[in-house]
Amino acid sequence: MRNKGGTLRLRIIAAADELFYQQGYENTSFSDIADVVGISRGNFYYHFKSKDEILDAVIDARITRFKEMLNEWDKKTTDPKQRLHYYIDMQSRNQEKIISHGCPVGSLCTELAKIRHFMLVDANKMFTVFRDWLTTQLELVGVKKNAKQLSMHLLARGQGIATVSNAFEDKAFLHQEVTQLKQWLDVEILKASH
Amino acid sequence: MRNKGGTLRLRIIAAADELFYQQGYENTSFSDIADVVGISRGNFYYHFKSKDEILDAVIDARITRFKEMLNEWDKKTTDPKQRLHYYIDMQSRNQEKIISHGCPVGSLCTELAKIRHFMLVDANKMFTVFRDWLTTQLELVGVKKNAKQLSMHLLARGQGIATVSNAFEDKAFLHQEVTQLKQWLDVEILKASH
DNA sequence: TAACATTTAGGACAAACATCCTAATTCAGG
DNA sequence: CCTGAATTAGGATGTTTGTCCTAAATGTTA
Repeated sequence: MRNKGGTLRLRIIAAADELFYQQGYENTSFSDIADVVGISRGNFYYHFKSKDEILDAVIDARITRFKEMLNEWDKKTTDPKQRLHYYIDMQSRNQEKIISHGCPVGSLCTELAKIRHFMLVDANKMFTVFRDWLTTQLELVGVKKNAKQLSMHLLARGQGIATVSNAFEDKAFLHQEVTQLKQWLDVEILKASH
Repeated sequence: MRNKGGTLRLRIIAAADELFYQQGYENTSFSDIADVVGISRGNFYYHFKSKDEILDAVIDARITRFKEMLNEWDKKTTDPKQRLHYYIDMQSRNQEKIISHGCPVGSLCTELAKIRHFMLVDANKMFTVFRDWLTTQLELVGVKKNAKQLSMHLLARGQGIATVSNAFEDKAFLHQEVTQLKQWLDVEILKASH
């Protein structure tokens, strides 16, 4: 096998990942990706049989990346409450990207739902990764009964913040909501753990 | 002027409005709209100089429709708290559409932001219509200081519910969140009005 | 009815698109 | 070095797109 043989596929996925986030899936052409990677357009069909196949690879890559990220977070602190705060703060840390392109998970799901793409069911697994991790942290922090429900709620709160911040390109609103959400969660944790 | 002359423009806008919501703006072609209206593709450019112009007309039409809708709500009851509940319940009333196509306001803004369309600043005026109305109702119900901030928060809560319900196609989650949001708002109103 | 303006249909157009095909290039193993 | 497989480049193809053009059809006015 050739030297770059194994990595070219990964480079295509990385470029597609970023372009799908920045420009949307439908709005990104093979030419766009090829230009970024620096290969010819036709060469694509040796590595991916269709555009759907690249989307599939991008979704898988994101899921893997998110799982790795959450593992890193787990190493940063053993305190589940701090972990939950770190999750919510993610929006502040990525403020520029959120303002410009929205949430990479939510905006892709929104687009796939709109064009009735069959891979929406795969895309929303990106949400599930975070939901399951949030559920675990909430249980660790003492939320017994409604941990799963509360984690879904937290996903929605994050999506709301991202969508509105993105629509208004309003950084101040983003930070305000992030702060408010952390305070609300602290109270909720207190209530739920008696 | 011909009989249908005045209404054809409106019929085109109505068809585009619905298709943009169901399939997205970029994913809707002139042919799609022409097929629904029942006119020839080329005939478009007599009524609209470009696709951007149709988008502009659709956004204006939606803003007008939303304002009319809010006026109807104002007539339904004079109780601002009931009006706020009626706003939140809108998601339940439109459950099928939300599950299938998301929020017509949020999903369009998300798409326009993604393709860096210059009319995003016009599209988010749809949000502003609701925000201003919410601010008025909140002030009427006794929220003095943070009425505008709270109305922005309500927009975001709605967007979060729509985005996640749409991504998971989860009707139960939608209703659960709607109920929870109304309860939370009642408490918030109590707190804010001393 | 005649002359004029408005409205419509239908095709022409170039650009962009996903996909396919083929020939050239590069590699590993003998 | 030779050979066959893996990899790549670049063009061909057919479709769809937004936009434009022109002539026909329809309405209005005199």
